[in-house]
Parts: sequence; structure tokens; C-alpha cells
Amino acid sequence: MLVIDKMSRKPIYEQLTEGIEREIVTGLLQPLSQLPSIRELSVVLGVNPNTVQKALLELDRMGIVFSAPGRGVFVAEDAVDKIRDRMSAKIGSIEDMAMALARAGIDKQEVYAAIERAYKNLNS
Amino acid sequence: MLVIDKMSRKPIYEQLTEGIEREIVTGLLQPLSQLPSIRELSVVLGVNPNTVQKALLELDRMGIVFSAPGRGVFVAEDAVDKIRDRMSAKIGSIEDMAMALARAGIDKQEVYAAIERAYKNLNS
DNA sequence: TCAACTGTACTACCACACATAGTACAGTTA
DNA sequence: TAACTGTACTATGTGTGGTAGTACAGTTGA
Repeated sequence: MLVIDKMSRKPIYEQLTEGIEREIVTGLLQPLSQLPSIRELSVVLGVNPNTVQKALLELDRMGIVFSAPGRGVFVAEDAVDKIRDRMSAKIGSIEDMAMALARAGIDKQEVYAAIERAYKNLNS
Repeated sequence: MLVIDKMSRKPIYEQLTEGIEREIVTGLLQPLSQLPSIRELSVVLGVNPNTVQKALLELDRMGIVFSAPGRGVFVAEDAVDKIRDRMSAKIGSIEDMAMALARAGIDKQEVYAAIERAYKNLNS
């Protein structure tokens, strides 16, 4: 389930976008399916409706969801592809972090082990 | 050289700590050597002295530098070890990012390639 | 001794991002 | 028509980051 950590240094609206993306990519939210309403989400998650709206607006701009005024918000048909593309672009961040570790003299095997654990955890 | 990007979403004082850590770990700043004074750094980098002080205070707390009031700020003798330890702890972040990529269906080989590039760039 | 440096410690202020609260309005649907 | 939906505001509070300025005490070298 989607959980919000209000103490995190990461903004709530960003936790929301990432959480919804995660639910889409894991199949919990199917393409063309309807999301809970903004007001409902705000109650369930314990955050302000405006904050939820901000997150959904962001996802809308990215083409991951689309909203039908009066009806609701729905998962875009090609949402998974869009998310995958955005994720691919983030590989640069991993490269940057790995470079910092490399400079510090951290053994490459330690990094490989982390990647391995990540891809192993996928099956749980 | 140490460069500050005022447009970055990463705070200046954090760019500073990371930048100084990088110079230490690459040997540009030797253990027990003296750093430029706070006032000098603030002029050279074009940031407020208070911001520089904040960064150095942080590094001091971490035992990476030590300050001698009236004399200056110096690189700790075991600074490199301290930095290495802190870096090791950050492997969890890489693991988290890799897990997000894994969920999105990004091929493991792409991540490995990024790590490989990072460790290869070290030799330049 | 003294001037010129060093770090340290404040206060005050401004800007911005994030989040909340509340209200209002228009479209959709049963 | 009532009860939903998204959308669009204004206003407010809070915390973080950054800047500006001042003051003080320790150190050093001429």
C-alpha cells in the first residue's frame, strides 16, 4: 500500500507521484483504471487535497495519468512505457553515485552486490 | 576545482561539504593541511561566509576536519577513512534506486554498464 | 605591542518551497 | 436534482536556506 512519511525530507507530493508510479508499474493499478478521487485519497493518506492534486497534476503533465473533469482520474494506457522511459533517464544518477563511491575507494564488488540484492528482491 | 551551482536544488552548504570531501579523497587536500580561511572561501566561491561556516561545522562534526580558533581549519589525519565509511553507508541509496529500476523492468545489464562506466571514469 | 589575520557566535531579514485550510465553480452521473 | 468528480483560487503558517552585518576572542608575525 501507499504510505506517506511526513518526516521525510522528500516532499509529500513527490512521495505520492513515486508511490503511484510504483503501483502502476507493479500492476496494482491497471491501465485505464480509475484512481480513487482526490478527496478520498487525501482522507486515506491523511494529507491535504491540494497536495494530492499537485501530485496528480504532475503525473498528468508526464502523461502517466489523465483526468476527466467531473468523472475522475485514470491511468494512461501507455503509462508503464512512460514510467520506464523516465526511469531509464535516471540511470545517470546511479552512475554519479557510483562515481563518488569509486573515488572514495569503495570496492566495485560492493556496488555490484547491492545491485544484485535489488534485482533479487524483485521476486518477493 | 570546487564549483558551486546556485541553481541546484541541492543546498550550497551541502555542495560544499561534498566538494571538500571529494578534494580530500582525491588527494587534492592532504591530511593535516590547512584549508583556505572561511572568509577567503566565501569570496572565491561567491557565497556567504555563514554558509561556508555551516559546511565546515558539518565536516567538523563528522571528524573530517578540525578547527583551531585563531589559526584555521585543517584536514583531519584520518579524514579519508571517515569519508570512506560514510560512503559505504550510502550503498543503501544505490540499492534503493536499483530496486526502482528493477521494478520498472529496466534491464540489469543497463545498470551494470552504468557502474562500469563510473569505475572506468576514475582513471581519467 | 599591535595590526592583521583566524574561527565563532550572534541577530535580523528575505525568499522560497511545502503544506494546510477554506471556498467556489463547473462538469458528470445516477 | 443531489452527490459526486476535477479545477482554481486566496490566505496562512512553517521550515530551510541563504544573506548581511556586527562583535568578540584566539593566534601570529612584524
